Amino acid sequence: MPAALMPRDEVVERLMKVIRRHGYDGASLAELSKATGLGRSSLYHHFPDGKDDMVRAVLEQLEQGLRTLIFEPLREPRPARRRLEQMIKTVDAYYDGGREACVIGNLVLGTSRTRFHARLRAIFEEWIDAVAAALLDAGVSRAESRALAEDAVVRMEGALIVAHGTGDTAVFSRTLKRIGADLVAAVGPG
Amino acid sequence: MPAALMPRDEVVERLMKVIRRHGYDGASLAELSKATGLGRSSLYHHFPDGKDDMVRAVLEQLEQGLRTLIFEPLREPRPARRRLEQMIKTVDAYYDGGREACVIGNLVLGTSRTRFHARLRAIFEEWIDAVAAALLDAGVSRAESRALAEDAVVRMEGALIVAHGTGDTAVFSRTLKRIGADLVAAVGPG
DNA sequence: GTCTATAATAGGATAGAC
DNA sequence: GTCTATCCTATTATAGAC
Repeated sequence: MPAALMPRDEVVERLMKVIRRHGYDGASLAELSKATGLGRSSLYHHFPDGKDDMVRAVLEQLEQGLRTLIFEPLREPRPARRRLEQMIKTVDAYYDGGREACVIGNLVLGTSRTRFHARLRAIFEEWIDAVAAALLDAGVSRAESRALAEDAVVRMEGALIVAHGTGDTAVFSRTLKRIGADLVAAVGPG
Repeated sequence: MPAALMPRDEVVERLMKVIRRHGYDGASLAELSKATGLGRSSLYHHFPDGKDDMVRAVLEQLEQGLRTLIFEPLREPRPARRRLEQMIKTVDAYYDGGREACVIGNLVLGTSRTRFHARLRAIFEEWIDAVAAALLDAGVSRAESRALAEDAVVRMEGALIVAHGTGDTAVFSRTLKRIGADLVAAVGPG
């Protein structure tokens, strides 16, 4: 038998997919096992503390992915407007136009509500800070930057919920447009 | 033994409390039983199809409650501005300033994602329609009324998620303020 | 309409061979 | 590092007495 059939990243990616769809409480070991192709015991070998360890790995990888795809690009030396517009596009792709559920949302609700509080809080904060940084660069006041950034993140999360609740992914697209418009209005045509 | 120790409404209210906190997958019959004071068998007597029946009852009662508390007041013959401001206040109280989780959000995620689609969709639509109606009354165009109403609902849902994720209920208050400001700006001082 | 008792199953977790 | 086999607990659901 090979030492590792799959890189760890790929295993964690598949765990994420299940948690994203079924949530913490709904994600059974049976499904996590099926999705990764690893037996229960193998999963426990890699994640001794069971589901909690898996979720921690998922959150770490998610955070790393968001940093690369979204947070860091928001701080690149380009016009703020470009950076913000790119974030919108990346988010749209990341959630497949509103068809994919939100990992974070799933972990915030249900019985996992408080279990991963610290890391979830960190992710939200990083996201808000990164958006606010781009706004600040464009000369928007600190207070307004923070308010706009928080509002953007709030709207993205909410749009995913409403899109799923109504079965209408267009809600997500429309919301992203609104967010983009508000951010661009704040930074100006730069 | 008395025929009914508790009115059905009260039973359903307690079921709602559990589902709100634990979600569909996390709400076990043991807890639902404890919360209502009814044994498992009694629960099955009232809700033969188990948890699904309970959730259906919860959603019916939720919809009825929202109608009375929020949707109908939004259509009362008063200045639109007053109606919208009252909605904000009622929502703030209903979610206890962001401390209470959202029943709908919990049912939209996890394995119950698609199970109650129709009713969840109906609730979201009713809410958006009611807000849009108030805006229309104030002379806001149909398209803008719809967009603003959708955005308001999206933001409320999102704020509940972010407030729980960060542990910072102030996000909810700030978001409600933003929603109120945008709605009032659209209808004017009337 | 409620209860106790019980069935049947799914879930999480571990032991030990390979 | 992975597997098969197993254990234990929690969970859903039902039967039948009162």
